[in-house]
Amino acid sequence: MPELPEVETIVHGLNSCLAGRRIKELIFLSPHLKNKQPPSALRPEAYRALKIDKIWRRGKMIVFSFQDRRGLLIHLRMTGQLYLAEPNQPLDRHTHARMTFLKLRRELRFRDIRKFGFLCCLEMGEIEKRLKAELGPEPLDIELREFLERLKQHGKKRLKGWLLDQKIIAGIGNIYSDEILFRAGLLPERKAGSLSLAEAKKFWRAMRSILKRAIELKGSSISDYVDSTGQRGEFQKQHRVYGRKGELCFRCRRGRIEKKKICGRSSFFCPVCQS
DNA sequence: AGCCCATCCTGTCCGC
DNA sequence: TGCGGACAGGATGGGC
Repeated sequence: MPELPEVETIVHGLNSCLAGRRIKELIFLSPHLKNKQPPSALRPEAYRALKIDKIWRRGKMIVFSFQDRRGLLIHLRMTGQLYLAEPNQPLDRHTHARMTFLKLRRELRFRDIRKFGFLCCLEMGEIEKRLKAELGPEPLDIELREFLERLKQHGKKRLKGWLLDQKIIAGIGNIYSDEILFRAGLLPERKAGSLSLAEAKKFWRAMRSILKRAIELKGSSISDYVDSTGQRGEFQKQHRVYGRKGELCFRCRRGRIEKKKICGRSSFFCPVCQS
């Protein structure tokens, strides 16, 4: 479900409400979360009375860091949600964990319809190790120079797959990859190594401006995405290609947006003004 | 090396 | 209205 801008929004909301708070209890509600814990995982009971230092994000991963170097590593994948609820709000069969706090009425819930996501109880050292091994640089931190290097290094990949590869750059998913490529005027099937310097610079700038704008607008609410406080994002109103199959291109006003499966994901692009 | 495909799940939507 | 199939914001692993 969520990509970098949505995860950023969720994390920001959670951090402002929960940083510095002490946990009362962390409770797993369904067996599937327990089954997803790696062998090195801590038990949920180990989090009782721990204080949350902060909640932050790396790529699409969400990290809770606690005192005593304990942590939680969370990935929402397609349908995961992390939100604050009133205790009397009903729990459905898709709610897999809840966390309660001292001196706070509301509780945190982890809900995930398709069960692709995970919430793992790990030592911080373990979490840092995994983030390092699994994720490339942040798209809003990477400098042009390194961006160019990575384009060359993975030059045989198509731009779509290049953007979606979390080891190359972390945090971009299907919606933002299409919106970035549209803004850059590049076709998703172009090879990463085929860009001129001017094209690559435009691509880098497009990535930054799309993600910054999406964060400002608190992400894209398509179907039912809401942030930790139940607020919808607004960036879906600025989508130029995603979900617009057959519609007229907003930029050239001649092409019709095409939809095609590329690198395993449906991709939207304008065949006239992307090349 | 990198693409395609199936897979992990459940819900929704579309065409008949 | 019911039913079957396609599809969904993610990621991985096998086969080619």
